[in-house]
Amino acid sequence: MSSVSIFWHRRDLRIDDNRGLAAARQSGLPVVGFFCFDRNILDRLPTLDRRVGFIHHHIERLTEAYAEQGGHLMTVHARPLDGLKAAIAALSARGLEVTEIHTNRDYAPYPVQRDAEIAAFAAESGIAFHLHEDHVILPPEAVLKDDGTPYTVFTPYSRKWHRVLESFGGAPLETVDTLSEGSWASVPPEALPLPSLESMGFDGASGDPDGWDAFSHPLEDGIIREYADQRDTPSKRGTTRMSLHLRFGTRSIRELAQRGMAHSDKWLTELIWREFYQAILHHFPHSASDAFRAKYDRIPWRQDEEGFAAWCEGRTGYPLVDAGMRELNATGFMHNRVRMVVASFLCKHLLIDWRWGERYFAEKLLDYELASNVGGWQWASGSGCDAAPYFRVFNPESQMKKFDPKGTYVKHWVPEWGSSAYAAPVVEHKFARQRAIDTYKAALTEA
DNA sequence: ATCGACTTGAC
DNA sequence: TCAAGTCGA
Repeated sequence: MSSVSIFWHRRDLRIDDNRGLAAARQSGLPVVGFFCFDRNILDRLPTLDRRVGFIHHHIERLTEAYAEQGGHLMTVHARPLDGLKAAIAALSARGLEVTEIHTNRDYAPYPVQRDAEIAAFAAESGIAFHLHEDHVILPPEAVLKDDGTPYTVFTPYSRKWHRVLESFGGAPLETVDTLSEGSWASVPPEALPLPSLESMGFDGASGDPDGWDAFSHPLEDGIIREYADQRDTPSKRGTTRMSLHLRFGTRSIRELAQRGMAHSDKWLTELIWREFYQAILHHFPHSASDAFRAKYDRIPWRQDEEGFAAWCEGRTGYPLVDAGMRELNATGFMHNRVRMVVASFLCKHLLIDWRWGERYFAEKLLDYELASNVGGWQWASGSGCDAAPYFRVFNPESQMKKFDPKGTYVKHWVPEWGSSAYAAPVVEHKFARQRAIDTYKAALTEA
């Protein structure tokens, strides 16, 4: 038996500038790649699921990339621990003993729990299990207040983020050359080959690249430079649409952060928001399901199934809200300006629990990320850290006047807007605004 | 401990 | 102008 090292891809579906993969190769053992379609997650999904299709598409490309380099990526469809054991057994059958497992760290609750289980298994099997930082520039415990506790307000967090980066001499921004050192284990391609979508119970159409067209344009420097000016215009491709790539690691955060530094402070700040929310969720895991500010869980949310259905289906009678929801339903994407508008509408105008909205976004958004999604929803509902104050109720009409004055975006998604076929408003703005403020105020000032 | 500061507004 | 409240140094 000769020793090999497994590198396990999870949400880092690329070879280039992959810190964990580089570390695995630098550790001296030959490396074999591994990916697990996690049944803990997949078993609950519908048969047509574009996120699974996106992952599958990129695993296919990753498999090819490994093969081109003379390596191999093993892929399983299993629960993670079972899948890992299967990989170890498959290698053992070929005379290869796994003595190290490397992977990139994920900071969210389920991945942390999963990795704890893997770490325990590795420890009892005499396998070294190494977690690397790859997914953010600065991990949650790197940016803390001077007293060692986490930030809950963005601006001071962001200032500290820059100072910490400086203190490392900018090293966390440096890309790594994954292939310069090390070697691949000699594993034949028939060892745990990529299963088809169908064999995993998914509709093959899930893997159609047209399904994630909203995220497929190239990232030119011009888009980053114009980001600050263009980002609030939903009818344009004024945002970079990197969210899906950051979610699954098909682009490296270091490449993007460097380009942010070079071309747009405003955009870089958005990348720092992403790290802020990852840190918040990591330090306050309860915030995934409870209001970050506990008082806000006293708000008597309306159990309005009908209003919720109208919101989901884009027939609230508020054109910008309906356009956003229809864009979401049709493409798995929604422009961020519009995300704020629809979220505010659900929580304030309809007084529906932000968790309902969070869950719906989780179901529909291709770029769904727990930390950012919960952070965004708690911001909109007022319950989060650094959130919009409760008395700030977005006016969907004014938002449209400001950000889609010609109705270009609205007309695209709501063609019947302006005709008699268009829905009447589910609730009147002035009434809903006052109801929200009164309800919030009463709940928050209760003894 | 005091005090300035606090993502994305609306009326 | 208005609208609380609390975070962080």
